[in-house]
Amino acid sequence: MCEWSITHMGTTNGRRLSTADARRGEVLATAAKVFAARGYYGTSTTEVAKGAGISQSYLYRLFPDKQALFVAVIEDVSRLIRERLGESVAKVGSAEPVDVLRAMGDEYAHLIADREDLLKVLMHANCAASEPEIRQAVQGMYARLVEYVRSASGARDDDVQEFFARGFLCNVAVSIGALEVDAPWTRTLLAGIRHY
Amino acid sequence: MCEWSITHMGTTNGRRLSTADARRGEVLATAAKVFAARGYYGTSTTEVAKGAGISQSYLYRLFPDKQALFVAVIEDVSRLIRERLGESVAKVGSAEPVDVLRAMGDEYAHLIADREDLLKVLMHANCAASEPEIRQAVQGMYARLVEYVRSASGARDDDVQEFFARGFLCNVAVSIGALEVDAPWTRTLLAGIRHY
DNA sequence: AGAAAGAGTGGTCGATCACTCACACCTATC
DNA sequence: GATAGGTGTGAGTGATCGACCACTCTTTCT
Repeated sequence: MCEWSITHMGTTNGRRLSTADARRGEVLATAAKVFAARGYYGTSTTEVAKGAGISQSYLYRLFPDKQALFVAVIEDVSRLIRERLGESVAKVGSAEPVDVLRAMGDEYAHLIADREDLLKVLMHANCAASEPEIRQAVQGMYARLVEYVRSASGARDDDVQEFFARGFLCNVAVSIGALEVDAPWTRTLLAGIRHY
Repeated sequence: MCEWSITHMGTTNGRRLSTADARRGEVLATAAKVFAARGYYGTSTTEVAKGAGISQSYLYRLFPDKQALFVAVIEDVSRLIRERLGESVAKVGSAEPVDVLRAMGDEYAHLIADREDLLKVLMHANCAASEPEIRQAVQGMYARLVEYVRSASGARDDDVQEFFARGFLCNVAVSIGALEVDAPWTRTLLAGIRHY
């Protein structure tokens, strides 16, 4: 896989060049925010390029096509979520599975509070899974995520399952804007759910 | 609202005319299947028209625009799901909330087994909620659905919440094709989940 | 200094998009 | 049997889509 790390940055003239790998990293970060709004099908490559501050034609030099770009965004988001969950596990005092899961859930709640785009990308990724390559990326992402949660927490199957069910509930609630609605049905769906 | 009921059907010549209301009903039924594949953004009005066996221009006589068509599909799917849940409630023997919820869950599992398109439309509707009119339709749909489940079962808030969390888990699992994958992560996510 | 390689863009391609309009056909009513 | 209104379509509209190509400019290598 690629590194996306900044290895070099020229700066002699007013124009500023960066390596393609570094550019890819920047593009992925902004592409997640752009794709978050209207997803794989509803977002044009021109919008992504504009969001990243590069030309649309250069986007096609960094990524072979739109689908590969979206898959790279999925994997970037997936990696970022696993990193954040990992940090919360490192901080939690108890090694009790239920406590670890609670810490992870709390960290996820914080994460989606200031990075709403991440969970929206996940939602759109689920929907774009009718495209074979994207489905494969999405399945791989959930495979890694489930295995990570299971091994990091040591929790039983049904606790891990409930963890994800709760997560999906949060994802749906946020993406349909339920947090901004105060009504009986939102109070029911969000009862006891941490959100910041 | 409209009736979508067949009120008249001319048949004198080889060509067969129907009323616009009846046509709308047929179109909605097939449109759900077409939208299920690639959602609101990824599905063209030409595809919907072709699926319904009418011209694309006539689709625009039946519905003012693409967004109104998609909203109508959402409401049609929503109504259909509530009807099916209602039938299962009528059949269940016990009036115990937990038993009613279990019957509803079982009925939903059967429903999505032979109408996969329904839950995929729901998934896509969640994602298309960045469009204000669609978000309003989606929120209204969940409002009715939650209130219906609550009143029909008489269950407590957290049981209703778990019912929907489980439902969302099923929706995600089906739409990413997890049922076709036999692996530890799918066994964990689907443990104890009824699917036919 | 000069060549090779990489970063980055403007312009454009054919295809497809949502949407419109003029018009043909059918059928009920007077 | 004319007429009015609903059913339905073919042929388009301008705009935008993903993708490609020729090209410039910068940096590095020799």
